[in-house]
Amino acid sequence: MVKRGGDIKARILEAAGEVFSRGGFGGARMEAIARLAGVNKAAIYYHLGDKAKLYELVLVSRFRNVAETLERTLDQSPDPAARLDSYVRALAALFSRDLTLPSIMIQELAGRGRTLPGPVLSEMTRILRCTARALGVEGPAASARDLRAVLAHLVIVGSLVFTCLTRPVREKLARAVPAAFGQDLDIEDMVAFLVEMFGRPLGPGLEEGA
Amino acid sequence: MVKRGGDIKARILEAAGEVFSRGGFGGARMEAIARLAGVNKAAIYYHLGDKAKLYELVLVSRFRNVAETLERTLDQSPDPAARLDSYVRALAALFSRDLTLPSIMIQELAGRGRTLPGPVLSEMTRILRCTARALGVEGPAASARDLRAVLAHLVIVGSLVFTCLTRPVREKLARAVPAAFGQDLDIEDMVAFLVEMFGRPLGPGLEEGA
Amino acid sequence: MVKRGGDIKARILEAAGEVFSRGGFGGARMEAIARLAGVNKAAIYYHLGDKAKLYELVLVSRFRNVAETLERTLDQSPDPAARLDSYVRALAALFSRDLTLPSIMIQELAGRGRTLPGPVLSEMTRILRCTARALGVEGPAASARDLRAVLAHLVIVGSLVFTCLTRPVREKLARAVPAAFGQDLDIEDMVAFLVEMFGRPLGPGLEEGA
Amino acid sequence: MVKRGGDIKARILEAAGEVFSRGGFGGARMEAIARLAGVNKAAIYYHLGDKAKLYELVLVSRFRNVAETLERTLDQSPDPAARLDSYVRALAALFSRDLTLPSIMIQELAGRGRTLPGPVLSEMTRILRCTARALGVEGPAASARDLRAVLAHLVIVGSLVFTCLTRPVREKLARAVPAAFGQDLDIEDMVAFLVEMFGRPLGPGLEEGA
DNA sequence: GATGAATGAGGGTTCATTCAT
DNA sequence: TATGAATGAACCCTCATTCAT
Repeated sequence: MVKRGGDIKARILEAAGEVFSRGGFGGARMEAIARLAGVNKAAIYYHLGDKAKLYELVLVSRFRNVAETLERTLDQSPDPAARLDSYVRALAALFSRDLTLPSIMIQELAGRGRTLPGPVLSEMTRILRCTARALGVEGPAASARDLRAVLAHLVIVGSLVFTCLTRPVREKLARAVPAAFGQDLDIEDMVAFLVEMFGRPLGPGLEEGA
Repeated sequence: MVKRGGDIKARILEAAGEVFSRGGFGGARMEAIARLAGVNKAAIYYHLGDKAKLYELVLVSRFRNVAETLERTLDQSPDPAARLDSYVRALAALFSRDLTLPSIMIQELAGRGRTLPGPVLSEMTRILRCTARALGVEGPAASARDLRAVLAHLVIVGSLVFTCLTRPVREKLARAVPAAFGQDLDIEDMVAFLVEMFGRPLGPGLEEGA
Repeated sequence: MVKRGGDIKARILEAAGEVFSRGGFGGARMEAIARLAGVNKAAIYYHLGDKAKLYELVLVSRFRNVAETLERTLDQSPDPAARLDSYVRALAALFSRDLTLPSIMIQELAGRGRTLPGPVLSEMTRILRCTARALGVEGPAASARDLRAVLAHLVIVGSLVFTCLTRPVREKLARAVPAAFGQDLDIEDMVAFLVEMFGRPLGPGLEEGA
Repeated sequence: MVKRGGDIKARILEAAGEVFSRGGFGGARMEAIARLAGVNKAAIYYHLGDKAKLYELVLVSRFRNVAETLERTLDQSPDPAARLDSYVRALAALFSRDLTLPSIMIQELAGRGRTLPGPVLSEMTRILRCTARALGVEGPAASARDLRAVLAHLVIVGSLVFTCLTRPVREKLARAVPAAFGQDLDIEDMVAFLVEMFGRPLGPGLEEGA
C-alpha cells in the first residue's frame, strides 16, 4: 500500500529480499511481497516473473552487489597490508547495513545449495576470488596457501554472519535470561577482533608462503 | 517407507529434523515427514501433535542434545587448558555427524528468532554457558572477559557451522567452476585451525583478564 | 452436492465427462466437476489427479468403452452380411445414449489432436480396426479396399455424430425460425438411411475388390 | 508479430478465428489472439470489443462467408442435376481451404448450441436453405422429402467435416501405429465418394418424391 | 493404535479487462 | 490511435488437519 517512489522492479526486489530473508523460499508468501512493495500481486508476475524467478533475481542481485562492492574495495586498496582490513570492514558494513543479505546466504547454505540457480554460483565465485585477493593468495597459488585462505574466508564470513544474525537472538536471550551475556556485542567488536587475529599471524604466514 | 526399528516417536522426530533442516518450517511438508518416517500422516498428529508442536519438539531435542553433549564433554575435561580443545572438537563432531543440526540452527537465526519457542531458549542458554566454561569465563565474570568470550564463541561456532554447511556448495562450485578452490577442505582442518588460533593467544589473554 | 451411490472415482469421471464435453478442456472448471460429482474439489486430486490427468482418464475410458462395445458386437455377429448393420446400430446406440461421447470426440478433432494423450490413440486404433471388420476389410487388405473402408468409416461416424450433436441446434433453429425443417429427425432415421446406403452398393463393391 | 497488410479489424478477426478454432471459447487467450494478429491486447477491445463479442463476430463472419459462397455457387448452377455436385465441391473447398471453419462449427455443436448468439442462427438457417436448394427440396416441401434432404445434408456435411478434421489425427495415428490405415485419404476422395453415392440413388429418389 | 479419505483454507498463477499516457 | 502497466477475479492446485473406521 505504501507507494514509495523509485523503480517498481527495484521496489519489488527489495520487498522480496526482505520476505525471502525470513522463512526462506518456502516460507515466503507472494502476497506478503506484494503488500510490502505496495503493488498488486499480479504486477510481480508482469514485471519480474514467478516465485522461483523472483528468488533467483533476489539472490543474484544481492550476491552481485557484494561481489562488486568487494572488488571495488580491493581495487581501491593498493596496499596489500591494508587489504585484509578493508575487506573485512567492507563485508561487515554490507552485512550490518542489510540483514537480509547474510540471512538469505545462510538459508541457502541450510538448504545445501540444492536449489541454487546457476547465475548465483558465478557471483559466489567472484566473492571467493575477492577473499583470495584480500588474503594475498592470487594466481597459480600453492594449495597449502589455498587451504589457509579458504579457512580464513570461512572464519571471517562465518563470524561476521553469526555476529549479525545472532544479535536478535542474543537480545531475546538477554531479556529472557537475566544472567545471559553477549547481548551488547557490536559488529565493530568482531571486526576489530578478526583484524587483530588475522592481521598478525595470518598475513606474514601467507606472505612467506607458509 | 523405511521401517527401521525403534520408537515411532523417535522415528518421526528424526524424519522431521531432516525435513525441517531443508526449507525450514515453511518449506517442510507433513507428507514428506510422514513418508520419511515410514508412518501415516495422521500418526504424526496422534503421537506428537501439529506442525508447530513438531517443530518445537525437534528444536528442543536437537539443542538439548548439543547442550548435554557439551556439558558431558566439559565435565570430563578437568584440565582447563584442554577444555577449549575438547569443546571445539565436540562441537565439530556434533555438526559433522548430523548436518541437520547446524542447518536448523542457522535457519532459526535467519528468522531472527522471531518464532523461537520458549523451551528452545533455555537450551540455547545452556549451550552459551558451556562456551563460557570452555573459555574459562564463569561465575560473575568481568565484562571485558565476557566480550572476548562471546567473540570467541561466535567465531568458533560460526566457523564450524560455515565449514559444515558450505561443503555442499563448495563442491558444487568446484564442479561448476574448474578454477575454484576450497572444495577439499575438511572440518578437521578447521578444528586444527581454530585450536591453533585460540590455543595460544586467547587462553592466556583470557586468564590474565586482558 | 448430490450424493449418489456408486464408486467415487466413477462418479468423478462421469461428472468430468459431462463438464469436459461442453467447453472442452479449456472451458471446464474443476469446481464444476466437483459440484456435479458431489465431492470436494480436493477429492478429485486425491483420487484421480490434476486436470490434465483427469481429461486423459475421461478420454481413455470413453474410447475404451466404445472399442469394447464394438468388439463385443462384432464378435456376436458371425454373419458377415449382418455385421455392418450391427456395427452402425451399436455406434448409434452409444452416441445417442450419452451425448458426451461424440461431443468429446469432436472437440479433440477440433483441436487437431494436438494434445491427444498416447493411451487415447491406442483406443482409437482399436475402433478403427472394428470398422475394418464391420466392412469386411481385414488382414492384409488391398489399399483400394482400405480407401473405401476409411471413406465409409468417416461417412458413418461423421453422419451419426452430426445427427446426435446437431439435434439441440436443430431444435433451437426450429424455435427461432418457423420455416426451418429437420428438427424432428431421429437417429433411427439416420441408421436406416446409412444401412440402406451401405447395405447394397458398398457390400458387393467391397467383396469384389472394386 | 506478423504485420501483414490489411485492415486491423480483419487481421484481428482472422487471428481470433484461428485461436478460437483450437480450444474453443474457453481455451482461447486474448493474449494469443493479440500476438497472432500483431496488435496490442488493448487494441482488440478498442476495435472490436470483449471476448464474447469477438467470438460472436468470428462465428457470424465465418458462417456468413459459407452461406454467401454457397448461395453464389447455387446461383451459378442453373442445371438442377449439377447442383448437388457443385454444392458438395464448394463445401469441400471451404472446409479444406480453412480448417478453422469446420473446427469452430464442430465446437459449437459440442457445446449443444448453448451459447449460440442470435445472429449466428440466422446464418446457419441460410446454409440449411442452401442445402435444400442443392437437393431440390424447395418451397412448401413434402415432409418425406424433407427428411431425406436433412439426412443427406447431415451425411454430406458430417462426412466432409470429419474428413478434414480427422486428417491430423489420422496422420498421428499412422505415425504411432505402423499398421494403421487411412492416413493418405484426401478430401477429394470423399467428394468423389459422396457424389457417387448421392448422384444416382438420391437424385432420382428425391425427384420422384419417393 | 493406525489409516484411507475428506476438506476448508489458502497459495501461486493466469487472465480478461481497464486505464493513463 | 495505440500501448505498457495495473488489477480484481478467478482458477488450479496443495496442504495441514480432522474424522470415521
